[in-house]
Amino acid sequence: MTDSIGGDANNSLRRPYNPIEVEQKWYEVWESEGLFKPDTNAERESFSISMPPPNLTGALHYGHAVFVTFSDLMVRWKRMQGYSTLWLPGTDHAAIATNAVLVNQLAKTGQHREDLGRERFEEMFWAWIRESGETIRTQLRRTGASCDWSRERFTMDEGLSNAVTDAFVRLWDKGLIYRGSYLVNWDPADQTAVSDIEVEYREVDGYLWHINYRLENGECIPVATTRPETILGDTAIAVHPMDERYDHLSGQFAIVPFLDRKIPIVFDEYVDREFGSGAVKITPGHDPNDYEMAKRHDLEFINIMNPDGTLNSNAGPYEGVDRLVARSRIVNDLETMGLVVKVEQHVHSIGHGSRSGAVIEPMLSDQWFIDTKPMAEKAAAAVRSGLIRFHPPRFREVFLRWMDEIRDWCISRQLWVGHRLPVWYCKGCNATLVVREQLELCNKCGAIVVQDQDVLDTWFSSGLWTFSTLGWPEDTDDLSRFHPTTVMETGYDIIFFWVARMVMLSLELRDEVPFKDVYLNGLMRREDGSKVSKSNPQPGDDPVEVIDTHGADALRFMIATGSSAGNDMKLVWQRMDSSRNFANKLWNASRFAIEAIGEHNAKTLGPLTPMDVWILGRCDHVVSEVTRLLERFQFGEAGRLVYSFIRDEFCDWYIESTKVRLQSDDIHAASRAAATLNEVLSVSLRVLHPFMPFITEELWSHLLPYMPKQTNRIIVSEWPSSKQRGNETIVEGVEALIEAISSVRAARSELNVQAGVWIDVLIRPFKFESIVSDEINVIARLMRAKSVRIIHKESDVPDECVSLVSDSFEVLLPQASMVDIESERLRLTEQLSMLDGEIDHVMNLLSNRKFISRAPKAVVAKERDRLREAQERHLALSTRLKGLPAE
RNA sequence: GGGUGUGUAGCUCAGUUGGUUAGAGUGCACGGUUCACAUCCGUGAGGUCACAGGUUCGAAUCCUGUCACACCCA
Repeated sequence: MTDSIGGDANNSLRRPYNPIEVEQKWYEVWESEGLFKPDTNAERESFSISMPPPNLTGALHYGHAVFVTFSDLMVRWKRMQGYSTLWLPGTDHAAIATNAVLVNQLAKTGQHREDLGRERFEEMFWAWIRESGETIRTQLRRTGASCDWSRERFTMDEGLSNAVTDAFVRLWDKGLIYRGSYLVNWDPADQTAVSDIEVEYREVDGYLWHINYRLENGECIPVATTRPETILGDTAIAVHPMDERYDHLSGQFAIVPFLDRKIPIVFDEYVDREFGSGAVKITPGHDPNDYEMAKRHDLEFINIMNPDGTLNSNAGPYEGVDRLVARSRIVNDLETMGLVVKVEQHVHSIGHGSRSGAVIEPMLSDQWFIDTKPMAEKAAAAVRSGLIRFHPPRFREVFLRWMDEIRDWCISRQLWVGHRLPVWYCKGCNATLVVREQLELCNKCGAIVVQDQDVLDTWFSSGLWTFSTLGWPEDTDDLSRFHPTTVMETGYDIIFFWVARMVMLSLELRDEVPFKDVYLNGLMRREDGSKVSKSNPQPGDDPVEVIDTHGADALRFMIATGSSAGNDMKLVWQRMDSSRNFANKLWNASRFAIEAIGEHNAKTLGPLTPMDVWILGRCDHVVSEVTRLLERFQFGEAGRLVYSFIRDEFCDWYIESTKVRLQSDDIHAASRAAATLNEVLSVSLRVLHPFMPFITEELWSHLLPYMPKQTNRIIVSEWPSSKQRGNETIVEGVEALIEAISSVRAARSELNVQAGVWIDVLIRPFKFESIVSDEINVIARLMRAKSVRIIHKESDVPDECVSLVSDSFEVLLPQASMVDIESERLRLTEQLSMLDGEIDHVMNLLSNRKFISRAPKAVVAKERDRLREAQERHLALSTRLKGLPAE
């Protein structure tokens, strides 16, 4: 046993495969040799992917390995196909999330952001960005991402910030951005407005309180509410106009408890007469439905809340109390006052901040919005006309439905990190100035201006990502070469947040789609099914831990082959082990092959044996199938195909078969076997490379001396194409042989023939006789037979033997010592009854006129063949049964 | 309330134009120090493809309904 080849310690193939050294080494080589950079030779068609920029909120988890796996798979494949391939990496400042990280850091030392001031807070932000960025870049390198780091971008670097400003001004000039006081989703924890889609609704157990409101005329009217604290902001009571119970209240006023404010009774068809008492309190400042109703009835809007969620001076006696604390105190106080009519358990849906988890409060606030309707129409049209295709296609409908029901996008955030709005207010003439440059003086009256304090929603800047990263708004070469990008690869969970916004903004600002195909991957879950997320990190989420123990190749292969498009997957360790074992298997098979190739210096394919023709034909078939599957975004199927080819055909059968020739005295035969090994290994490594980049590059380097025409790095080698070397008869014949050998092995196992016992075998071929005779030594070895003889006549069949009948051969094991007549009789009888079943089944089918007339001819012919073959086998087996000695 | 997805071997999952006897990995059983590999090799057991109807010569696959679970939107 040798642990190395070629006698060169630096060129050794140690076992077992150790991914850590190999992976680290090759990433550095690829990067330093500039192999991730696109070849911008003008002749070449381009292929580009924008990396979904990870949030700089610390570290990646192994869920992020999913986008790396699929993006890198496409990128490496296309690069090998000769495209000018760009995978542009970058990171995202994720304002709300990084803000929360920093606020938490400060909180540990008992500080608030106000203690630092905006400027020092921003310094802290940049320090964090550098640190987190480094962590994430390292993690991406460890997963093997072949992205062009020389083009790396960050959403807040200078160029992208300019793009944000430019986009804002353009949209403003087009009248697509407006500012106003509206009811927005307020996150009291982060103290900022958030957009509609950043609110997650969850069912929460609560109560429905029925509370009596006094009327001026002394009557009482009960109303139901789940949020009693909003009583303080009530500006009306509403009833349905057709509700006879309340007809007489027209023109009446109710009195708000605690505050003694007089509020009108209004009549509105929106009120549900069946709910509660049929009368509802109206709080326009803190409820979206009430807000709409208040506009119809011209009611007062009262804001009772501070930005931090405590109640303000409009709340009278409850000023300064947090709204959730105020709720229970108000309920207590109302009970004391005898105003609580009844309390019911009530499950209702409450909005929570998707980042903070805090209960979101609808609140009146001055914010900036994008008028999304016109943009959404264009986006939907682009998808409907097929300019953008979704994979899997069902997400197309999800996308369109959202576009059709789109609501305006609140883009301002009250944070200290992020892009400041390019908006200035003049202290002199009160003008609102929206301009690209930094202003100090009003360009209308010359007075001092102040910039708007708000920053933009991070998704606004990431919405520009596909083109801002390529230099927009400048007219750069990269932009014209690589935009629209070819594919967008990301998780289905951000189809609205990101994919939709990119489509809208690209169409609006560039008048072209941002990408042509969208591949949406499922999410990675922990083994227990829980979602891996940054907001709920758990030990073991780090992809580097997985990579350290199993290798990035194994992780990637598990991801690529372990699920199907758009479906979630779990990180199951057994599957990780299996992928690691596959890498090890390939490693060892390659060690064997490369050693043989080196020994015989096998470079050119010689005259081929049937086994050679078979494996080359299978290899060619796999190449064309894998290519076809990749073109259809069927990555998992493609990976599984490569796996089964390498493992079940190349390793289990072809390599085993070559041992006969390699160990024989015929140096020409050995050399020809080695040459075929060389060819098949070379192709296998290349089709596997996009899935397992590291190990294939390492093995390629060892095979390189024997491949005079190949590039020295597999990453830039040529994607193989099918050479159609399979001869149909030979491929079929070898497959029949494999089946026959398997049946002998099964019989040996069934008959408890020890592995060390070499048996005698007779083969009576119905067809493929020349293949049998060409491969007779291989057959003998794989059957563990000391002799294999071809016979033709029934009279050559020994009296006592085990008979194994397939469509192509009868294999006879005459070694009387291992044959138990009775068990053989039983075995043959069982097989015959199974065949009877099959023959019945097929005969039924073939006697069905409708089948004959309606099924495709090929299917009918296939069934006829099947019947004939089954009958032949039946004949052979029953002959054998009759020939057995009587009891 | 509306929508989407999932339900296939003990477990984790494949199965894209409907076509032999439904596959893989893992686990399990049995046998192996076969000169690439014990991260291995050989053999085997294990499934009414959630359920009920329908279309079809033929359904895991298409249609309808039911149940369970997950997610999205309101």
